[in-house]
Amino acid sequence: MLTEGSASGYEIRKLLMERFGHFMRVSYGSIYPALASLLDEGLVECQEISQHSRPDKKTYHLTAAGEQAFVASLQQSPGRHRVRSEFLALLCFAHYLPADCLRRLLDEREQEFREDIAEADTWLQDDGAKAPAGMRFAAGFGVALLRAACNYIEENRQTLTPAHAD
Amino acid sequence: MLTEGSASGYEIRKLLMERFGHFMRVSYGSIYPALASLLDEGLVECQEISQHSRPDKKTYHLTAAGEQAFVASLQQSPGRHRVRSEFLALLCFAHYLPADCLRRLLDEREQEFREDIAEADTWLQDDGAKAPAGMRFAAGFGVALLRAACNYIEENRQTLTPAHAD
DNA sequence: AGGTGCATGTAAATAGTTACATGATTAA
DNA sequence: TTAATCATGTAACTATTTACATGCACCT
Repeated sequence: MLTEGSASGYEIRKLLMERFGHFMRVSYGSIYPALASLLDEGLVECQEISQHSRPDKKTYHLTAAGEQAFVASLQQSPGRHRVRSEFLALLCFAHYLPADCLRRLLDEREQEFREDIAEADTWLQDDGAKAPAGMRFAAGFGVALLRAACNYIEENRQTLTPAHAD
Repeated sequence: MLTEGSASGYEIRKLLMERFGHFMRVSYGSIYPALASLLDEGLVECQEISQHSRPDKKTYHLTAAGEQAFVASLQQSPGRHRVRSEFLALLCFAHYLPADCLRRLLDEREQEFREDIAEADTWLQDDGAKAPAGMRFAAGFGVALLRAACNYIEENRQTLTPAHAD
């Protein structure tokens, strides 16, 4: 997050959840300790800003060494992509679930997917225009998968809840 | 895994990786301790089978209480579906990566996806025919997303590596 | 009056992996 | 002969979340 400018721990989380939320999540419990250790290693520097009636805001920015380390770590990363889905695990045992429970599960998931699509589409049209190509690619990738998921659910849900009463 | 019959820790992992591998992973380091605690709670029972020139094989099966607990936990699960992708994170910073590195990243991922598709398709045609509808649904869901991912990569890779030399 | 956003951080708990330890059998 | 498969398990480590602790400002 710091490659695009300086930010506080709080802002880092906000940015990360907004842009990368659908494929990457972090909590404050990992951000603050991470910033502290990056500071120790000299990969970031910190400016404290006093604020009226709030805790001091600590704005972090990358050092030259920090940016180098970041680029190096990018190249080393295996770039894994993994899905962890209790949703699909649950569906594997659909025959153990009552029909209404199953229907709710599918509806909730589809709705969530559609919300994520809407959010990503909004970003692509607004901020996305100025963002690097890679960011648009990643957002578009997410949207493509989410759409495929929604289509699949709509086209195949009758195989799970066949001939249900209206 | 035990809902379909008894199995050893080793077999449980094998089954799980084969059928659920694309959305759920486990290592022996979590299976064996889990089986031990399920045994303590009376949710599974165990039969030891002596084997020539191998460690004894311990075959576990669900008790009635175990099956009840399983069904109850299914209904309580929020059924989350989450993606964790270093691949997409990396692509967000594509402008920091040399072109060949980027191309390799995309190729590797696409190839992996295609292998997963082939594997799931094979399962759907062979064992899938006899499996419960939910299992087929989950496998089909995985395939649909993987296909969408491959299509997206093919259709959009030129936005990341434009006009590259052959 | 109550919820959300801003803002920092720690401690405990939970989850999960990796490496180790052991070793025979079987297929390429 | 090399690797994979079968087979169990523990210990150390890494990662990550959740809950706690604190508290003002702003909007409805």
